[in-house]
Amino acid sequence: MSTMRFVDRVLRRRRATVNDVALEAGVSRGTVSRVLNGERYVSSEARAAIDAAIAKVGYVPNTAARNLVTQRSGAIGLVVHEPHSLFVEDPNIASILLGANAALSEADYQMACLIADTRRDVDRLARYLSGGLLDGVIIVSARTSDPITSVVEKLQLPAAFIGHPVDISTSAYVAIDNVAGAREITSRLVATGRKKIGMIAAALDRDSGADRLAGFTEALGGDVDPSLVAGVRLYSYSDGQAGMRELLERHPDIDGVFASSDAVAAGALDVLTAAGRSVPGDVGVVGFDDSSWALRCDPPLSTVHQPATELGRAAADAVLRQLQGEPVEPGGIFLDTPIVWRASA
Amino acid sequence: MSTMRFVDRVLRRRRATVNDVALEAGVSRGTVSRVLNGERYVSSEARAAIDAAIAKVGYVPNTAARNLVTQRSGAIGLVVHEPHSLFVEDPNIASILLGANAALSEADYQMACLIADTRRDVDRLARYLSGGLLDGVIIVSARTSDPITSVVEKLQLPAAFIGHPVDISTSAYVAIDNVAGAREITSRLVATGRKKIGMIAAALDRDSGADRLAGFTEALGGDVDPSLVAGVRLYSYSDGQAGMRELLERHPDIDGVFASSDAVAAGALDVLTAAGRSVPGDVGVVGFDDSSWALRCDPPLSTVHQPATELGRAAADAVLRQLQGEPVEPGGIFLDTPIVWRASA
DNA sequence: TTGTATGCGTTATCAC
DNA sequence: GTGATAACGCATACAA
Repeated sequence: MSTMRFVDRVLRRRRATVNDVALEAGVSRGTVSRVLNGERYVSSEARAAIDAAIAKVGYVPNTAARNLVTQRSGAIGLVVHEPHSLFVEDPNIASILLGANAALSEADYQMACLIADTRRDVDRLARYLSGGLLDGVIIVSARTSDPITSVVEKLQLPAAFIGHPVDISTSAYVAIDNVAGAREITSRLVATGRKKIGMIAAALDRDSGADRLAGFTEALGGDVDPSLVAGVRLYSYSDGQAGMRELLERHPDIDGVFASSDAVAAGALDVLTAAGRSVPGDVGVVGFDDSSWALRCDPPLSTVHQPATELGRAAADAVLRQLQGEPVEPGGIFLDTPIVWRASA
Repeated sequence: MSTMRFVDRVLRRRRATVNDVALEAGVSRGTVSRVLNGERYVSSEARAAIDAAIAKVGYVPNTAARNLVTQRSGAIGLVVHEPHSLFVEDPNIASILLGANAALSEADYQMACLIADTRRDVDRLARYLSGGLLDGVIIVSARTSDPITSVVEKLQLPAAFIGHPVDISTSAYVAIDNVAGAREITSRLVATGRKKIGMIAAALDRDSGADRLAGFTEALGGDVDPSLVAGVRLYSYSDGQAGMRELLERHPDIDGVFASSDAVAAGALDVLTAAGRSVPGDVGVVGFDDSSWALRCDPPLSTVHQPATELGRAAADAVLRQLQGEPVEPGGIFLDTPIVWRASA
């Protein structure tokens, strides 16, 4: 503390306070505060003197102090609990971020994007969230039994989760129906006459991954040959390659593939063409997300559109509504996932 | 305010304070505070009683209040002043963010990523920055005469800019030498025997864009035919396509192209092959950034490596050093930009 | 219309 | 070791 004071006083000039302004303008702190908050009942002389004084002493309000008394900060956090690198790779996260920022920005809230990966990050972030520096929080990818989730629920911080982690009870969430999306696109693949359809199922440890597998299974009438499902860890290009190699080795005559994300599908596509299979001639491939990967593929991918931007926006709206005192929608908010049919199947 | 109190008291339970803990444990606030901050000189009985009380009343510290007295928040902002969409598209920004977050996370600071686009965003952000909620700030892409820049300089907020906006004087910055990078890669293109070399020069309104053009010009001995330079607005794929079409129309016999970013080069490449030119057979193409675009191209791009992650890390380190009381490095910090020679030239 | 007094939740400086 | 008490910078109910 004394160090900080020293720095404050000597290296930088001390920040002017309301008191300094009041002294300079020859009025009381209360009057200055009223001017600052744009209240009526201030004489024009007082206002003029105060404006001049503010400019002279270079006053700028201290939000931390204001927070303490108003109990609000004007900022809403967007928490991304993912391996750091995913933040760069996953186009969904970026779109969610954009949608949330648009909505918050319109409501004149400052969005602060917070990312956490390691245990230490998570603990620090949980501390930060509990600090009262944020009026609310949007949580992009919570895990089960996540310290972040428990802090949010314990503090009853106005929040909206994206996706539906199993252990939230009181908080709002917005999600897509992964089961339905996967079911529909798989059905369309079946409808094109494919007989031997496999799936590259990534991220089975997440609800999204597990749900997409469930949808695939449903579309195929409930029972699928397990050897037609290649489980991989991440929604990534390279895991898509690995999964496709596995499938191709087990079933050289495979003629349809549902990849649980577009990145996975892109990897599968490249492995297929490298193996001499034509797409969609020999094998039909479909993905999930409708991310930039889908259009970058050759042929462009048929896929399930994930409304990432709208998810962000809806989550932001949900938090804003809670801030207005409205109750949380029980059961969550679900967004549509239309099928986008292109050339890969 | 009264609304907030109401919400606090009724809808949610009131947050327990140090006082509540002190009452519950039968000690004074001072002692509680000492326990909280891990100081010695606390009897083990007191400590035990306090720990129990904390658990019982569900105490969680209020950072806003702590900030007020300690004058620090443990958070550092990362400001991105760009069109929102660029945040998704520009791989450099994401890498910078990752590098910065890694360094800050190691130092146990919470990074808060703040993005601004519109005038209103910028004003709100400037207000936020001046609020004392952040101990320091990394600024990814400042403009000239940017309210954000002026707030930072006025408040003498510990800061590090990435790149070197013209109107910063007291703040630290980390940058790459765009002139040198462009000069070197152009020289290598010349050395491969290309005779008619053009440039697609994006973002000439930024120092980076202008510097890359300057480097190109230097490598060509100072005078270049202006018709061999196609100026475009953004470092984007589509602007790269447009620039290449322009160049090809003016000089059908062009045999070398320096694109001022990899995304631009990717656009150029596709236009060239669509026009029946082989790369690198007929035309050699080089880019700038060494982003994921470079490897995605066919053939893979020869380019200038931009150490984006390291830029973020260096900027974070610069801010952290200032927080330790060290003075700002005059003249900035420059990072190397090695050439990565692949197959496109 | 304005000034005064009090409180927001913490940490820090003292005496004890 | 511990407990008062004074900051921190601001907003606001109330008195004037």
